[in-house]
Amino acid sequence: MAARDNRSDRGQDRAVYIISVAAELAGVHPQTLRIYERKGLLSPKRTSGNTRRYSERDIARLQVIQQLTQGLGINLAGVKMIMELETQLEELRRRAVELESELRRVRRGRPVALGPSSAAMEIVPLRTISAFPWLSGGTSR
Amino acid sequence: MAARDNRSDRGQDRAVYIISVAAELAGVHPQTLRIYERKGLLSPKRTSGNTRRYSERDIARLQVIQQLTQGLGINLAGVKMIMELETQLEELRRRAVELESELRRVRRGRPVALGPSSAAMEIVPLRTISAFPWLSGGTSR
DNA sequence: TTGCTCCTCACGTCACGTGAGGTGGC
DNA sequence: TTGCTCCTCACGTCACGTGAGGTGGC
Repeated sequence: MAARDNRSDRGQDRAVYIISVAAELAGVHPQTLRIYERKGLLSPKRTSGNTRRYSERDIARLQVIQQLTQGLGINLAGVKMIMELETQLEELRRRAVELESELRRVRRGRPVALGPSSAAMEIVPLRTISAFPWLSGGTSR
Repeated sequence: MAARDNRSDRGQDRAVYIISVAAELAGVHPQTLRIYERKGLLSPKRTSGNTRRYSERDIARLQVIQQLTQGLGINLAGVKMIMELETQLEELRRRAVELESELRRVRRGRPVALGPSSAAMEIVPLRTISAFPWLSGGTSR
C-alpha cells in the first residue's frame, strides 16, 4: 500500500482505476463497489461514457470500509455515520492544535514567530489521536 | 422526557428502574436490554441479588440507541463505535471552547477576568454542534 | 468480435429482536 | 403463592455480499 504512494504528485484524487481494478486492489467483489456507491459510502468519478473511475483516495476509503464491515461487523448505515463523525473529529483536532500553538505564541509575546526551545508551557498538549487507530496494528480485534 | 428531569439533584446516575420499567420507558422489549448489555452498549448497576437497576442516564442512552438502530438502521457494532466517537467529540469540543476563551483572555491582557463586552475577536467561534443533532428535530430521516 | 462495463433480480448467510421455557429470590 | 427476575434456545425478518443474466459502448 505504501508502494502505491510513490506517485510523486497530488494524484491522490486522480480517477484512474476502472471498477475491476479497484475491486482487486481493495479485495472485494466489483458488485460490492456498486452497492457501496448506491448507499452513499463512495462516490467515484464517471467517464463521459458513464464508466466508474476510482482514485487512490477511493481505494484507501474502501480499505477503511472493509475494516469496519469485515473486521468489526459494522453495517453500511453505521459505516456511513462513523466516517462522517471521523471527518468532524479530524476537523476539531486540527482546530485544537491550531489554537494551542496560537496560544503559545501569544503568551510568549511574539505574535508570529515559532521556536521549539522556549518555556512556560501551561497548555497540556492534546494527545494526538490517529483518524482510524484500529487500522494501524495494536489490538487484533 | 423533560418531565422526568425535574428530580432536582444529581440523581441522573441513581440506579432506580428495574428492567421491566426501563424497557417500558425506552419502548423496548426487556430481553432487548439484556442483549444490549451483553454487547457492551449499556452497563446497568446490579443489586446485591444480581437484579439489574437502570439510571436516568441509562434510559437516555437507550433512547439514543433506539434512534440509531430503529431510525437509522445501524447495527449494534456500529452503535457502539458511534457512541465512543461521540464521547471523543464532546471532549474535543470542550477543549476547543476552553482554548478559545483562554486565548481571548490572554489577548486582552487580563489573565483571569471574564466579560461579554470587549472587542478584537480574531478567533472565529466554533460552531456549536450538539452531541446527537439527529435527535432534536430537523430532518425526519 | 472480445472483454469489459452497465443494470436488475435472486439466493444464502448472519445479526437482531421477540417469544417461550425453565429457574430462583424478594 | 404471586409476579417479578435470571438465564438459554429457537424462530422470523432483514441487510448485505455474491452470482447470474441480459445490455451496450470502447
